[in-house]
Amino acid sequence: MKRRTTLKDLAKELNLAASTISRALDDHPGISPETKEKVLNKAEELGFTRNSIASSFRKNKTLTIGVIVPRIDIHFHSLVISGIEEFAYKAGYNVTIFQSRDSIKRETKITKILQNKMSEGVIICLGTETDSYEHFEKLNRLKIPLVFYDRVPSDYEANKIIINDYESAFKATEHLIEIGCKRIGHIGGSQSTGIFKDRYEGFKAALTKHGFPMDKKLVHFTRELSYEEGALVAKKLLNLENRPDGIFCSNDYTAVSAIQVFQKNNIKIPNEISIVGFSNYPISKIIEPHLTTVNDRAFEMGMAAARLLIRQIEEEEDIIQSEIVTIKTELIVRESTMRSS
Amino acid sequence: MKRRTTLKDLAKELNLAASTISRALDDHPGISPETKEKVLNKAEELGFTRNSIASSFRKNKTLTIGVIVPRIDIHFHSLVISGIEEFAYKAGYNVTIFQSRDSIKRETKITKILQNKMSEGVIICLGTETDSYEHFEKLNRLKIPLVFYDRVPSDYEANKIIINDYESAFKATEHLIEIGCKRIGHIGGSQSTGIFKDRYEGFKAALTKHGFPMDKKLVHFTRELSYEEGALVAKKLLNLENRPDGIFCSNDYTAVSAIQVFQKNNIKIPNEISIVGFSNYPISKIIEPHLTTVNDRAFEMGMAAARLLIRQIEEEEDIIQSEIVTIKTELIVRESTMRSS
DNA sequence: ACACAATATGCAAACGTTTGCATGAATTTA
DNA sequence: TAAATTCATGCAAACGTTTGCATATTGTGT
Repeated sequence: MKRRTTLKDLAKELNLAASTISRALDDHPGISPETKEKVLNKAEELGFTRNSIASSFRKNKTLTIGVIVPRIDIHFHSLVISGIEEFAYKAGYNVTIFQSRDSIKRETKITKILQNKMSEGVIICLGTETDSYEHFEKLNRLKIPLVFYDRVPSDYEANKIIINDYESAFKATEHLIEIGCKRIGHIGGSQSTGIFKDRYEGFKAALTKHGFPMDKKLVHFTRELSYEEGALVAKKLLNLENRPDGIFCSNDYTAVSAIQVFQKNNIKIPNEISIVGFSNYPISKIIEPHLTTVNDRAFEMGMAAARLLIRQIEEEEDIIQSEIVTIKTELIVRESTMRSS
Repeated sequence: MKRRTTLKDLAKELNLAASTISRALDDHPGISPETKEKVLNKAEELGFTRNSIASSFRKNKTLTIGVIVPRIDIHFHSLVISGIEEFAYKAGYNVTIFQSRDSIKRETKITKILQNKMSEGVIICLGTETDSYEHFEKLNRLKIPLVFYDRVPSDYEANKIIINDYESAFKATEHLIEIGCKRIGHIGGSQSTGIFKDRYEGFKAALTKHGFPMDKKLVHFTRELSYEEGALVAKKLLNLENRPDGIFCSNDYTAVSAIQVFQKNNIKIPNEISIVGFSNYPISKIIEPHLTTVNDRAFEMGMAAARLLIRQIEEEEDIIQSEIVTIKTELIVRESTMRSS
């Protein structure tokens, strides 16, 4: 069992001090070009690579950030992680991921793992069960910067990357009004989750602004905005004596589900009922008719989260107490709201 | 600027040796229950957590595995990663992810990063550009175990987690034959990628076994099996004087695309043309008619990859030179091949 | 009461790298 | 040519934890 070659081995081989080797590899100005050359060659020859754990230990810097998401296989999160990795990679940081699987117990345990100085900062999207933030307080006290995204703690000051759900929903609803919808319904998510509440509020505000009455019969909240729940709600809306002619859905799955239910009942989309979704999932441009939806720019959220976090990690004096970045959304208009007049 | 509390701080507070503290926290049998109690309490009081970098350094164990995927936001990979994380988490390992973005240059640079003793093992899905494996050889020489999944090096001995693409395609095609298809076409992927070649071979073998002639006009290879390419190929098949009555597609995107093209041209699915996809993407159970497809069990692949890797990391004597695990696939029959007779 | 075993704790080195300071050689300046 | 400056390298401590071995204390059997 041979030991890995170390700085000292290299030093011995070259009759130099370990410190010289270290500096040579760092391209330190105080080392002569010839020595650097020699060191580099020998390192190549012996297949030497720095032990980055020893380095991290000595420098007290790991160049690693932690990411906690409910689930990696949800497309939105995989896009965010992709953005985080992209920015982090270019900034020389590694990304360690954890899934809370929406369990506050597991989320708490993960924060414990992350306390151990392993990550220099943490990016989090809260799980559905999470209603207190003590476990993050601990990280705060250890001066480990945190950035929340998407599902952020509402009543807790922190770094956050968000979109304006209220405004996005408002615009989406207004779009339905502009194309001539008169009775507009809503398929919403759990109102205990901030973002879904905001979307509902934005929906309501748009109706109010344009003098539309609020018909409670047209509004349904689901537990988790699943494809199946979407179908159930759509059927209810369909069977109303006075059914809607436009629906704003809080995500794309329920929107797609609704489209299919209506189509099966020979209701023409968009002319009889127009549909708007939320998130710009891949399926939104596959379903026929293509779905009008809000692009929430998940990749960019990830980039922004990593940028903010790394800035805070590297900041010399921490003057900034917290920062909230709002990413622009965009309504992508597709066939599901393109009425032929 | 206060220093983090260390083992030594704790030791001083309690008038114990650092070694005692360390062992107490490890629940070492040689330490009395009372001392353990005291240590635990004090640790809690001072908010002490071990510096895991120092620990990793000393023990020469990082409990971290690296994962290289082409892109995280591809659903298949996000599922695999989810499986990897799930297994690793339960085994006490952390997962650090990297995207090669199908660039061999970036892939190589990532392997350099992973050489530094940071990860104890690496799980990889090769990028499309990758045609040589020297950059992995380096990791091999450093005794860092590797596990490849999905896109694995064909002419290179290594640990691999795969599915039997040949057999899966064979069965999928046979299914089309069994339901009565007489002219069966294929929408395939790049034949320079092993898995897509295998699927094509399996397709051919099924035809041969059942005495069907190979009609080259019914077989089309795409560059990246995209939704858009699927539509192009489907149109070509549609316009043949003698069009197919069944199609085996090497992924679900092209299958869905084909379904839509045929439907727009008033061809009934499954009765006039039956379609089978590959991968069991979420969209396969949303598209109407629901798509018959091969479940490749991506999550389980991830679990298996992590299991194999961690076993190799922890193995005392390394007797096993390499290991190939084949995960079972399953044909999920849905409406797109359920013909009414 | 003695040797001996068992139990609990301490000592000190080690892991590989980095870094402030010291040292010596070579070069420039007065 | 002596002093000052620059340049290149070396020395040694430090980072926080772990671990083999040593030591001290208590308990057991004869």
